[in-house]
Amino acid sequence: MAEQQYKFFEDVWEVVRLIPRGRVTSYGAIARYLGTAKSSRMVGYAMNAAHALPDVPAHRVVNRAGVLTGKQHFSTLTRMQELLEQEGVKVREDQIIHFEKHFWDPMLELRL
DNA sequence: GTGCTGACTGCAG
DNA sequence: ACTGCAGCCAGCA
Repeated sequence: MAEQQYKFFEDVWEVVRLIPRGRVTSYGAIARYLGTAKSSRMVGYAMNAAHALPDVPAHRVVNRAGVLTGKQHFSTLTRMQELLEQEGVKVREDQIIHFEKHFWDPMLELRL
């Protein structure tokens, strides 16, 4: 069914929506949670598509190093950083300070 | 229909 | 410790 083919994207968006304010996660963590650990790139791709949706905080999703690799896809290059700092997440040189401290793993938070 | 690209990651050298 | 490469899969030329 065509609907199930897009389920992956929908699941990604759903997980991203569940990210608490002031927390961040990685593409790989989401991919792993969905059972497609090796398709982390698709998560990023899903984010690109999610850009049109209102309730998907794509700025809370970064790569595993805590770098704002997707900032170029926002309206402005500083938009992503602004949104994060607005939530109390400090960013320096396109990288999240104390990334591990702000890290939110859906595997741990949702799976239990 | 074929091939390249990409908001990534993990392993090998 | 740093750098390079292969794997994954959807979208576009």
